Amino acid sequence: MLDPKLLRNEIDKVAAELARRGLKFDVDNYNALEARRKDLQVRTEDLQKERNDSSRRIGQAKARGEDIEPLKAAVAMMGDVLKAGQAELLETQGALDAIYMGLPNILHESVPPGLSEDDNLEIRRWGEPVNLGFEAADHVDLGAALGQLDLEVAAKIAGSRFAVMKGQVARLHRALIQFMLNTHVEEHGYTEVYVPYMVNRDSLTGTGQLPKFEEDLFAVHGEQEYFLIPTAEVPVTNLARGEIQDAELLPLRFVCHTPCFRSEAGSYGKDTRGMIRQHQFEKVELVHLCRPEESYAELEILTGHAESILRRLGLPYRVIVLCSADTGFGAAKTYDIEVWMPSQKRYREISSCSNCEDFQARRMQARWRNPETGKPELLHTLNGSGLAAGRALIAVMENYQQADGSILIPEVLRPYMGGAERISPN
RNA sequence: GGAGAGGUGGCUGAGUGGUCGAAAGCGCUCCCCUGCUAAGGGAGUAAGGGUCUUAAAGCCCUUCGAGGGUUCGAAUCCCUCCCUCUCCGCCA
Repeated sequence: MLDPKLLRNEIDKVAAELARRGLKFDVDNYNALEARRKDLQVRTEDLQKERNDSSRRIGQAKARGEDIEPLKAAVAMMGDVLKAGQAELLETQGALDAIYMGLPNILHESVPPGLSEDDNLEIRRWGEPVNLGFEAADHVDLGAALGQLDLEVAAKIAGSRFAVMKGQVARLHRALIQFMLNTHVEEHGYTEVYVPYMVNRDSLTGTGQLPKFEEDLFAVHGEQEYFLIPTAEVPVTNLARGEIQDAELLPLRFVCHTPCFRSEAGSYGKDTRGMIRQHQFEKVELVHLCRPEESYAELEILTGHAESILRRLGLPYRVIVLCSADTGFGAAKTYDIEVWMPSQKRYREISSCSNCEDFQARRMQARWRNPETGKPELLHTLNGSGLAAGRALIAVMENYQQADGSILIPEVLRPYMGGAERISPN
């Protein structure tokens, strides 16, 4: 959520910022609503004061043993007027809130302008795409030949966009997750957390998935309403919802492995083959909570931590900065890390690292106490994949495939694979 | 699943339908006194929002788990929901 004060005071500036995202903001409509809000709120609060004063006088009169009936009669009619005003204010405030909740974050000045993902800018590359010496198979064929990846049986059990892994491939997937968690905890100093995989509406509103993107989520309908998490960013960032952090504890850095569930509504026909885009996938997520002045330094650090996983795995990648059109709803700036996929002969997203500044923090009132002012102030929140495990798995399979259809296991994963060096057909 | 007890400020914990945003204690901040492995005294110390302002201060509204209701007036009474704890049952 953007700061309502910013909209009130500098609406034209905000509209110009939103235009960078290709959004046309109806300034006149907003100004009219806001004028109405102000008028109603001032009048309603005046009435409330009047009522409070009268009630207090009634109490005092009663204490003195006076007849309070005439006083009561005088205030009686006020109730209805007040109630009507409150209802009107609530309605107007609701309309304004709908606007506030629907507006994306303001982009950082360094975000390049653009109209589509084609305008994203490459920042750096690491590693050289390996020359296999033969035509690269994709992970679907590799997995099928190994007899350890079965998408058909997954479709039978659940439907499309699910996978069943077996044997060494299943273990490699698990090894990747363990490797990532251990690296972030032991070498990058993260605090590991375990969190619920189903969350309530408030949490999803806090991180920005709701109310606007409900169709992307899987809802669980029982006595209580739950949603399956689309990313660990939701439960982990919401750890701070409604809390005030001690300044000396910042920055907070959490790492968390969870499954992620996404409906992928609107991506019909996109990445239908294989494990690139699944309804259910595993991810190791990094979340930073920090002081506002350090959040862009934290974004570089977080992105670096995600990159280091790919380096250790020996997987070629590049880092891009998303352009104005491609930057997500809650983010002020996002780096995507893309890993080389030999079968597609191009880089594919494997991590997305964002600084949301105070956008999520304002929605969820996630704050820290600034020792200089003594007051609670909004935190900045960041999140990034470190990394998506399913995509990391297929990147390893494809980049480490051998002419005989076996897959070499990257050195750093071997301790997690019982010392095995290679995955061969069953 | 059954029975019961609770949810109050950073923490502990009082609270009678009427100056209660709320006693007291702890913690924290500042000041004073004193002087050495301490102690004593005083003051201050919740959050959100609005209004005015360059800003601050001030003034006002709201908030005692959440949402409704009764009332001139609700932390206090009523309803619904959520959560925590204890006992029983079941269970990974």
